[in-house]
Amino acid sequence: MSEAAAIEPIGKRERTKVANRQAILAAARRVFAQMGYDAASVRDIIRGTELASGTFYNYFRSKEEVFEAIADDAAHRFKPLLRAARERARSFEDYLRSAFHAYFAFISEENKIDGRPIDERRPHVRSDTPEMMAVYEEVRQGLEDAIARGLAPRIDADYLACACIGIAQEVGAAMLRRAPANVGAAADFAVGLILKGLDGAPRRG
Amino acid sequence: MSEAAAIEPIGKRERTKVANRQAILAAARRVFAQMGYDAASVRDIIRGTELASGTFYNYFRSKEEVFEAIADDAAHRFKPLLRAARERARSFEDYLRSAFHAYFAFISEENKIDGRPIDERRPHVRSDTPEMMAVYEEVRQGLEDAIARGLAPRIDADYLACACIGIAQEVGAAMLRRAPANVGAAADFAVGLILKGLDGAPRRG
Amino acid sequence: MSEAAAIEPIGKRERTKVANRQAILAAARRVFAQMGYDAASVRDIIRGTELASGTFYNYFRSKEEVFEAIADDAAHRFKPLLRAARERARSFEDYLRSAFHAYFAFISEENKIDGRPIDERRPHVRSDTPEMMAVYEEVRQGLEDAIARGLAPRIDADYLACACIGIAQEVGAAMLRRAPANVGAAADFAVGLILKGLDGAPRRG
Amino acid sequence: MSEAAAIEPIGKRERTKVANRQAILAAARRVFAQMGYDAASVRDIIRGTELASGTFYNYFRSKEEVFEAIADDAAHRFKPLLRAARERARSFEDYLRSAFHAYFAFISEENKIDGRPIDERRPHVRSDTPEMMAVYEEVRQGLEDAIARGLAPRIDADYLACACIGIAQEVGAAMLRRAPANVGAAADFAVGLILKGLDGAPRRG
DNA sequence: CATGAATGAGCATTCATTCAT
DNA sequence: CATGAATGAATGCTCATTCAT
Repeated sequence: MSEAAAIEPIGKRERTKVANRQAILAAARRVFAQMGYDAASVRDIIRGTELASGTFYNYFRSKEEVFEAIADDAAHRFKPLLRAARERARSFEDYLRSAFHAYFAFISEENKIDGRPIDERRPHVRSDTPEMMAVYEEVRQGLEDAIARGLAPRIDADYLACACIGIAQEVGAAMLRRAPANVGAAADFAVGLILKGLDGAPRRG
Repeated sequence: MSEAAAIEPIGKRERTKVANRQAILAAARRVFAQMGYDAASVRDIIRGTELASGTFYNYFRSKEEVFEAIADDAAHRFKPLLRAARERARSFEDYLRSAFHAYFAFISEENKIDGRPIDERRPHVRSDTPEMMAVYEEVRQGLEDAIARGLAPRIDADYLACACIGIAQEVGAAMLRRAPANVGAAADFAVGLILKGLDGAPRRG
Repeated sequence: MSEAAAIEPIGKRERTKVANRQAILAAARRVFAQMGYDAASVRDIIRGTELASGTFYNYFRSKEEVFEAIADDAAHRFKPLLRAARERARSFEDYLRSAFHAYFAFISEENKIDGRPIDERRPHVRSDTPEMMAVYEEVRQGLEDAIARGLAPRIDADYLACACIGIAQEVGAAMLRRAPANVGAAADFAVGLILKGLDGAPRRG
Repeated sequence: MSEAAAIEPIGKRERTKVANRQAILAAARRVFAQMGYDAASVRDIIRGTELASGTFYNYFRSKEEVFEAIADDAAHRFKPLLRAARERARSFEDYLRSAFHAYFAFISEENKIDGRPIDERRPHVRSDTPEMMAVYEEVRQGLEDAIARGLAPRIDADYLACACIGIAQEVGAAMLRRAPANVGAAADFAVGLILKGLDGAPRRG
């Protein structure tokens, strides 16, 4: 009995509670990805589960709240990767590469439903995701550090961080469009461009 | 009658078909800018005109269609600028600079209501605008030209075009956030980064 | 044409607008009477018409607003009767009798749907109707006048007005329960009771 | 075990069946008084206890049923007072006075939450309470007795009973609005009015 | 063509009630 | 019995769209 308790410490109620929450989150992720946050309705989300409409409200108070939960979750999973990349980095270039690599790997992972990439052909809408904001803050921070330590020229850190986000976003999307996604190549491209411009970007062929 | 026509056409111009269309487009632009495409409803748009709700459907079949009309219009106004920039360009760098300058000037102009910049603090959502797509095509085309003519290294033109869009979009948004918008500086930053990377971007101070 | 305009000055649109408004008001009156204000839903009201759900909101913003419209309407129709009664009155007794008579006649008229009395067997719920409040104010006013002019003893005018409302309400309800309603008898009873107490009330048989 | 029972019953009294029932009834009384019967939901009631939502249904089948239980309870407590008043009465007047006094004292007591009067400003809605019905039956009965024994004139007993209820209700409400409630004065007013009309009601000042 | 009222599908949300634990 | 999550019907309300005038 104590063993059983150790094996199944959560009653079936607890289990379905967690499972339902996950089901809603998964459906919401899918729905937001497919129709965009604004177009998505709470009904679309629950329709994506096997739950009843009212059940949604046992877990979240509104569409906004699910979104935040998703965002928080993503940030919680992504931030540490970025942090680790920074700590392991031996140079600014190294750091930049790790960060882009982490980001591209992350979205590549996120953009799967049941392990298969989502078809990304619909009207291209991007909203600030938390991963995004994390990249922004990291890059900005990292760049200002690098500038302060003389490892990078004294350029406009805000504009550069913005440019990085833009590159990450658009190149990331393009990468996902090419199946299979080549995370390493995308990261190389981005880093090369940022560090040395056209001459720094990898040659074709 | 011809006299009346000469005297009245201004006073009644609000009622001509073309003027109605313009009124709807103007209202739509304003409304989309203020509440975002998704949040905006057809009702919001017609409320922004002096027309009756049904009249909207004499000109457009849906919100989507007005949006496309606006987009087409923007593209029609923007494309020639880009084309001109290309024709005047003496070098790839020159071309790039003209293109970014045109884009930043364009959005700076677009983001005004009655001549005053829109406060752009709401949740950051971007969708592919036609001027965007024009930049994409132009840059891609221009780059492939340049590569073919040996003026640029043989890099991934799709990724580069994406990166340009990303930079244009994000640096553009950042530029608008800084009032007053400095179009030249933003263009310099973007071009410097793309051509030479960090070392190419303008120094601060 | 000018004749036609005189005969049908309101277009068919106007006519249905007015008719729809009346239809909603009628349905609301019926529904409120049958299930009580709180229990009634907007949907119950529109279900009582041949209109679509959305149409309700072209006329009223909420259940509250229909209620107010009904109330205002009733007050507008009832107040003048009361006023007239007062002006015609030769004595306090005369005035009281006219007022009660007007009230009983009024509710007797109101409690008909398509000319037939409503079955009044459901859980007895009363809310302050505007007719009610009008009676209250009138009686209170009238009584204070009468006291000031020495026509009535100096008793508690608020309590008396309340008592009149209570009597009007309950005796009125009892009157409606007895089909056919005998307005004159009910008024005689109420006035007799108020003026002279048990001895003043009409004898049976 | 019997010891434990002797030691614990107070501490655990919250968990006995009868205590749960009382808890629900108490919460319901409070909630009905505060938000009115219609506005109150079963959820509001259970939220007012420490019980789980499902538990409600072990005791009552619906909101209506709790209401009836409360009403029955009130009637059970009120009826005997009325009966006693009747038995002690030396005359019809005496009886009437006792009855009104009992009623006004009763509602004055009922309209307290934790000993403090409820603010009674919300839209005035009255439903037939069981104490009300008890008054009705008593008065009607008493009156018919009195008439039969020649102590009162042969007037319409139904109308009179209705009038008494109306007076009790409205004067009672007015009394509660005047803080502190003066039960004796209200009873004097009501009885005076019923017996002798305006001349019988107590003078002011 | 312009008008604006009617329409009814759709949405967010609440709530009484059930039922597995 | 107590619990509280699940259910889905119901509600107030909005909105794109149609259509008689």
